[in-house]
Amino acid sequence: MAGDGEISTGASPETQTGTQAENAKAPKTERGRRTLRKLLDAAALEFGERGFHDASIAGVTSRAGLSIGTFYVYFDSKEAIFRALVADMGRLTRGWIGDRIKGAPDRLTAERVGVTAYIEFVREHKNLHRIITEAHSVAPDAYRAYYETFAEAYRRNLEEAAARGEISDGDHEERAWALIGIGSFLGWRYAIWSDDVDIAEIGAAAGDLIENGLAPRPPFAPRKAKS
Amino acid sequence: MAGDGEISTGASPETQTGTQAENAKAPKTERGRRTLRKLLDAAALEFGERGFHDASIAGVTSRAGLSIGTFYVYFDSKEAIFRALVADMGRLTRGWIGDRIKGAPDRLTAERVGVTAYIEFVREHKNLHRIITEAHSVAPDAYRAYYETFAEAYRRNLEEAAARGEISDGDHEERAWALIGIGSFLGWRYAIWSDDVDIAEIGAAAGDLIENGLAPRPPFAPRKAKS
DNA sequence: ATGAAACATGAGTCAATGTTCAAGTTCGGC
DNA sequence: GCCGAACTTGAACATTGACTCATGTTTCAT
Repeated sequence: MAGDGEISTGASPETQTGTQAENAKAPKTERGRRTLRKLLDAAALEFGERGFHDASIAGVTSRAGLSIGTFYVYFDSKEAIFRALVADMGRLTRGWIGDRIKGAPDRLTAERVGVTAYIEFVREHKNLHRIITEAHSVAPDAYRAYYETFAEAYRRNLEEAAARGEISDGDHEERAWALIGIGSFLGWRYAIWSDDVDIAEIGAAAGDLIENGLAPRPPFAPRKAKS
Repeated sequence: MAGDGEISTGASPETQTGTQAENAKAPKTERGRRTLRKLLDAAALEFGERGFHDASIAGVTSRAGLSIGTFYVYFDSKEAIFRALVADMGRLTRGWIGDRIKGAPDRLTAERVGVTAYIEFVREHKNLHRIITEAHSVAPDAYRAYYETFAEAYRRNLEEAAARGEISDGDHEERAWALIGIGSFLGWRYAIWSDDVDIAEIGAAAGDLIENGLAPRPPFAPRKAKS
């Protein structure tokens, strides 16, 4: 799980509150921008704690210290803010992981660091992972966009790494999805359902699986080609 | 993705409609059992097509050719039937995959076959995969139970395989979750979002990743220990 | 045959909440 | 300091759909 590096997904400078296009009603003043941010932050809490279905607009606005009416100045519907939230969180996730793997000397290291960073991220943003997962059924297109952005960057990175000989050849798109799947499920298991297992251990085990697979290790042959 | 073999999960002979405990109101006559099955089948369609939120009890009962009142003879709530459905589908999935990997000579083969079988399964039961995923937020405990049953069997199989020297040593529980994650995400990507990629290809690529990881292949050294 | 338990019915109840709107308040450029 | 645009308000509306219940029908053990 380490899709990035310098992902910017073809998008222009992302504002603090997100790209204009995703919510029809962009604020025009500083005050408006602050309000929008308050709504998104409140929504992250509300949706994260209660889930899309049980969450209410009233819950969001009261957390934000605003009135219900204000909500509809910024978003067309409950679903709209949910979508915006997913996109907002995509930026957050990419930023976090990108930062941590920036210094990795090669892809295999990046993968090790990446899984660890991802679990760590989920532990510190449990709600985020919950929300993204829920987007699966609430806003499938937003969910897809979230992971496709990820997968695409991942694929590119794998391809480049393969070209440099750091990893073996293969179908990199598929590998990207498989690796994302690993991260996502380990996130649930070891960050949300229980978070007492040592992160480094998880990272090491996952990193090893990603690097070497399950095949028995020839006790004699060296594991790497060059070095 | 190939958790089973002869999974029976410590449970006693499972009836066609499921273990008694999971829905408080077990039918006592043959007629009742048929009705219950009709409801579950109808619910699979309704929830699968419309999602938990948009699905309605009326939708379920009308698909089943029954009245709303009947529904509440068998289930206490919308959520209750959803849970029952998840459990019901767990049995189905385990059966399917177990059947396909039964003949595998060793674990690595089982893994290859397993991923392929899983994608195939999802392609033929798209609704099922959707429902399970939605259970993530609608009935987290049922969701967990579903995957924990899976992971537990998986872990056991991996451990036994390691003891036989078919795979390398390592943390098998974690590996189990990682492998499940691979299957789940590949299922979404290559069975639901698009299902035109050749299954054998996916299975081969995933199998290779699972077997050998990403590490570059020494062009000289043999890949397997014994043979 | 028969009665009681199991099963089936579906119009009506009811609470929840997403959304609207007409009226007020604040802000920022001139 | 002024004025229009931007923003805020929250009571009221409208819809929706889960769930109840009093009544009717079928089944089956005796």
